[in-house]
Amino acid sequence: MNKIEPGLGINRRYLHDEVVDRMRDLIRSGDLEPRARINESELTERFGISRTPLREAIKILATEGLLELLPNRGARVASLSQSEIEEMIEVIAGLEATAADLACRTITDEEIAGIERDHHAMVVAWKAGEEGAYFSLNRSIHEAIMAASRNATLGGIYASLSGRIQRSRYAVHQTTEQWAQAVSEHERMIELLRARDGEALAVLMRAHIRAKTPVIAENFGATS
Amino acid sequence: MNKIEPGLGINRRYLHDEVVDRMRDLIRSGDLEPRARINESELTERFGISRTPLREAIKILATEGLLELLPNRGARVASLSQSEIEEMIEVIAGLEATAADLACRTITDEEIAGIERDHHAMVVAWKAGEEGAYFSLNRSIHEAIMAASRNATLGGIYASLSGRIQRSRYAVHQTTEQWAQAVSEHERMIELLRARDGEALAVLMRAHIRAKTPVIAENFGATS
DNA sequence: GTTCTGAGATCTGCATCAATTATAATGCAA
DNA sequence: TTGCATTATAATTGATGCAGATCTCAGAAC
Repeated sequence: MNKIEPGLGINRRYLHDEVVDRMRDLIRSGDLEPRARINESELTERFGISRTPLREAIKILATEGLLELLPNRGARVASLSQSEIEEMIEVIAGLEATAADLACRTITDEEIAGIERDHHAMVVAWKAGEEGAYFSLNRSIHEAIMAASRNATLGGIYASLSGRIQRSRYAVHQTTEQWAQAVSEHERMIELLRARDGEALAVLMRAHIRAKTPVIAENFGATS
Repeated sequence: MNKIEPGLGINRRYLHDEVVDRMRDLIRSGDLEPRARINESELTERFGISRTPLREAIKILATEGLLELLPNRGARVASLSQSEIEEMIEVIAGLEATAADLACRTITDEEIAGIERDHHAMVVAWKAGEEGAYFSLNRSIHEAIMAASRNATLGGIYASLSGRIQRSRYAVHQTTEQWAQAVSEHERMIELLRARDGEALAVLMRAHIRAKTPVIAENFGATS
C-alpha cells in the first residue's frame, strides 16, 4: 500500500512486534493450544530473546484477547466458551452489516463485478467439492465488502475479532439447504450492492452471518 | 491468613494494570494532551514504580489505541484526524445498532420503562438548559440499550471505542432542529423496543448516531 | 542560509537480583 | 493407604545496572 509514512511506519523496529506476530501464528496454527500455559523461560529460549520484549508481547496479546493473564501464574492461551463465540459472531455480523452499509456509498462497479466473479467461482468450487477453495472464495467476498467500506477502523476491529475465532483451517460442514440459502443470499447481496441499497444490505448481511453461527460454533470446538 | 487489601480498591494484582488505569485517566481528563510525548523516567518517578511495569502499560495503551509508539522515540498520546473520528462514529453507530437489535430479544418491560423515564428526564433537562444532565441522561439511555443486549464482547468494544473519542466533558452544541429530531427518534426507539422490532430499531439507531456526527466531531476538536 | 557534526538525552533490549507466590514434594498422623 | 500440614523447589513479578542504537539540537563549517 502506502509506505510513504515519513519516519515511523512499517519497518520492524520493535522486537516485541516480531514476537507478537510469531506467537499469534503459533496460536492460530494450533501449535499453542487453548488453555496451554505460557512458559516465559521456554519461549525466551525458543525465540532467542530476553524477557523484556517477550513480556511486552504477552501483554499485547492479552490486550488483544488471545492470551489471558493469570496473576502470579503467568499466562495461557485464551479459550472461548460457546456463549462467548456466539457473542462474537453477533458482533461480527454487526460489523459486516456496517461494512455493507458503508460500502454502498463508494463501491465501484468494478468491485461489484469482482465480487460477482468470486461468487460464481465459489459456486463452482462447492459443486466440485473443493472445500478449501470454497472457503477461501467465500472469505474473499466478505473481505471485498469490508474493503469497500473504506473504513480502516472497522476493518481493524473486524480482523482482530475474526482472528480470534478462526484458528487453523476447518472443513466447513454445511447442509445442502444451508448452502443453497447462502448462495441465494449472496446473489441478493450483489443485487443490493448494484442498487446501492445500504440499509437493506445491512439487514441481509446480519441475517446472513447469523445463519452461519452453528457452522462456525461447531467447527471451533470450544471447551471452557 | 489475615490479608488486608492495601486500600486501593479491588485486588490489583498487576502493577501495570494500576498504571494503565492511571494513565487512561490522565489522558481522558486532558492532563496529558493529544500528541504529548510520554517520558519514561518522568512517569516512573511520578508513579513511584520501575520501568518494567510502565513499559508494559505503555504497550497496552498503544494496543488499545490511546497511545502511539514512536520507534526509538518513545510514545505519545494518540491524536485523531477528522476522518478517523468519522470512521469511529460509523463503527459506533454499527455497534449500537447491533446492541439495539439484540436488546429486542431479551429486554424486559421494566428496562424499557427505565429508558422511558430517562428520556422524559432528558427532555426536562434540555428545556431547563441543564446540558450536563442532558448529556448524562442521553448517555444513560444508550448504555441501557447496550446493557440489554446481554453481550459483554459487544459492550467491551463499544466502551473501548467510545472511550477514545470521549475525552473530558464537552458542552453539547445542538440546534433546536437537531434536538427535536433526536427526541422524536428516541420516542420512536421506545416504540420499537416495546414492539421488540430489532430489525427496524437497528436501522433507526444507526441513523440516530450518524445524525450526531457533526456534534461529536465538532466537540472533539482534532488536529492531525 | 544551509549542511554537517558531535555531545547529550532517550529509548530498546539484555542480564541479573530480590521478593512474592504458586506448585511439588515430603513427612506425619489417622 | 489416605488426608493434611509443612517444607522445598520453581516460577512469576518487579527493580535496576549496563550496552548499543537512535534521535535531538546546538554549534561549527561551508
